[in-house]
Amino acid sequence: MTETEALIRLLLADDHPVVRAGLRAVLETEPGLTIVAEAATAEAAVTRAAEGDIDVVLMDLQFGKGMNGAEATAVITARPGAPRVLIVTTYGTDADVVPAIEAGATGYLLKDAPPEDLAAAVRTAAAGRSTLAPTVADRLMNRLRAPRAALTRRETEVLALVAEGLSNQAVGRRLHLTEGTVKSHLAHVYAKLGVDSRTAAVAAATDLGLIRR
Amino acid sequence: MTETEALIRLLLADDHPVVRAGLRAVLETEPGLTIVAEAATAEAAVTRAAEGDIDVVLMDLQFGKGMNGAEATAVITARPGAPRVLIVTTYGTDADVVPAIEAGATGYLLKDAPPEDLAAAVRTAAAGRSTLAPTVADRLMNRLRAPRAALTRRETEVLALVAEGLSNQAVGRRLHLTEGTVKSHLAHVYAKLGVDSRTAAVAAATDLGLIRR
DNA sequence: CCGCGCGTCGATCAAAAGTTAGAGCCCGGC
DNA sequence: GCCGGGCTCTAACTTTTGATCGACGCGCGG
Repeated sequence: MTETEALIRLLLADDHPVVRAGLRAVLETEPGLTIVAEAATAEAAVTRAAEGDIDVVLMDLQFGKGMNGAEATAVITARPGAPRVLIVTTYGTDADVVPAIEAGATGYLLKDAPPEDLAAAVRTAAAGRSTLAPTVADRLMNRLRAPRAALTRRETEVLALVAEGLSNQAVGRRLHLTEGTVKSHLAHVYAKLGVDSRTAAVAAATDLGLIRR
Repeated sequence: MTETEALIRLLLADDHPVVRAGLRAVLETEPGLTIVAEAATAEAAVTRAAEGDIDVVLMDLQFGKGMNGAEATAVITARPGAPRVLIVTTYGTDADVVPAIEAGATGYLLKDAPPEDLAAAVRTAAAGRSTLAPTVADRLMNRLRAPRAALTRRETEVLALVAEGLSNQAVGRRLHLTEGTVKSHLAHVYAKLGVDSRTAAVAAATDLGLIRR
């Protein structure tokens, strides 16, 4: 009772009941941690986190419906005195990690982390320091070494349609562009990605997380 | 004590500690169910399931390393007096469901299922009857209605390389074929998938789970 | 034994994609 | 107010891809 160390109060945000139960089982036996609430949607997590009695939010990135975890993280961390947000998700792909961290997440763990790592990460997050799963850290390092071949909005739009199998002409119709313009955008994409065909561009962009699926 | 209903003995096979803890938390409070073992790898699940004291195996499909859940299911269900295998996984894509069922799984649930559905599915599986998550069932129905455009081994090989962005010539070199033969295979693929370009074929085949990533 | 699916190869022709080299417009930052 | 980046468009040219043939050997099952 004379401890200066306060209890770390947690909010679990995940749409899977099983995962929430698992996190609860793993974390509530830890000394110094207490789970004060659960949320099954990102929206619920946002409103609950605003009540001010939470120190760390464990946030999934994928929710079945509505807002995603990164968006929720951005909203939560925007207000003063906000809790720390620790991302706990299944996959650590390039495309997921960066937006989450930009949104203000304090750490990023994969769900296959052993329980002790999880608890340690929660304590680290509560103290305001960062934790990154090793595989995620690797990915980030690679990202920094080989700086993102940023595509412009238009280039991404064009490439996304190409990835669905549309021809240049079809892409042009869809975006109200001439076939020539589509070719022009694609030529820039090829140069940026270091490839020389649409299919190779789709493969490269998918690997880099620049487009989905 | 005069109950004729026996206890249903469970084995949890999942490489995520959190998920195992969650399943345990959800299921061990259920009357008539008891969890006798956990396995963090598919191999471990196979050996543990062979010991004969298990009624139902809850099996994940993706394991970080080694054998996957479908292969493990095939091995487990191959022996006489084998336990039932209930697939409990995150995603229910076309590509996952069919192999798992062919491997002898009794049911297929998604991890976002509510706890009561999970327990019900375990009891159903123990009784030897099947359970399919609604979204999974939908997929299977679609599959049956639009019968799989099965690609031959060679066609799949060619298409996989095309998906990585290789040209026909490059594919030919890689597989020791002439460019003409590659074109011939691709022409067949296009006909089967109902498309008319390599990029569209890659998109369609990815959707159907005929090729990876 | 014969047919059929598969895998292989070839050739031609037409269409799509990719290359190159421009040029004009709009907007935001210096 | 000028400059540059992003976006749009044009045009001619080359390469790749796809369509459509036809052909051969091989293995497997009726």
